[in-house]
Amino acid sequence: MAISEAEAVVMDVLWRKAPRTAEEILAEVGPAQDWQEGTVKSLLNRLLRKKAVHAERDGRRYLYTPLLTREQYVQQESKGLLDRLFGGRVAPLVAHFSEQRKLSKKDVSELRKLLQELDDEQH
Amino acid sequence: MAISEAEAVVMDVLWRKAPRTAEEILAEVGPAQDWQEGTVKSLLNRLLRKKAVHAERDGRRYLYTPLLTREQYVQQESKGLLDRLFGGRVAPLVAHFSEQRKLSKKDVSELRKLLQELDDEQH
DNA sequence: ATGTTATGTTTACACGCGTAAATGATCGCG
DNA sequence: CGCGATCATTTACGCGTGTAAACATAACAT
Repeated sequence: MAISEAEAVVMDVLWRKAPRTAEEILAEVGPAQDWQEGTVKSLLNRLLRKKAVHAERDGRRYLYTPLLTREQYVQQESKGLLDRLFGGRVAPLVAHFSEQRKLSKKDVSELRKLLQELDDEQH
Repeated sequence: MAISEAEAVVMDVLWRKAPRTAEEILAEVGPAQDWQEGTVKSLLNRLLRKKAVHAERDGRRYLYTPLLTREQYVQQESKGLLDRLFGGRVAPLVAHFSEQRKLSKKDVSELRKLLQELDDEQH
């Protein structure tokens, strides 16, 4: 089952640093998200059920660690979008952003470098 | 309110050709999706409520036309993903697919061409 | 004018999500 | 040992979604 958006926010905290307690997660995410403690606990439990995080008892509390990696998550999400909207091909996606003037100078130079590197690898 | 995935399937049919009747939509989408007539009708009604399509009476039936354009939809969806996962920047997204070996030869050559064109425009 | 057919509209229902209150378990202190 | 504090688990609730059955309505044929 898929990770929801709110759940992903919690994962994000764990991806930055793990393991963490529920309290730490709340501290990091509460202000921005304006969530109560119960909300974070629920999200953690759903993530446990989905096997996206692991909980290890540490005295009276639990330490949460991500099982699903950020790579895996990003992979799923972006492949889904790519397939649904761009026939699974990357170039049309970039073209889309290009038309939308969403390519910064930095993007362009990085893309250039990336293509260069692919060239080099290509022996 | 956002267009859901099932709703987007209906939109897709209309983007390919419009206006269309509910029956035509069902004919096009039913086999692949294995949907009943009622399902398509419901989706159309929700799209109406969301002002994503317009319905015009034509005798005993309605002709449905998209109001939301494919461009707009693609725009929303892909910007969302870009912001959530790649800090709103395109290059990291492409880098991601590159690492994942998801760049076909065709992608690479098209990207090269794209960058070339951007260069040319650049006066 | 009426029944049958073709359409559209309403209602339904289970499930996931966002959010949180209520409840339960556990630890430390007195 | 019993109480309060601290966590975690369970339960709840409204909302959107996916799916569809039930119901209403309008058009056509007889």
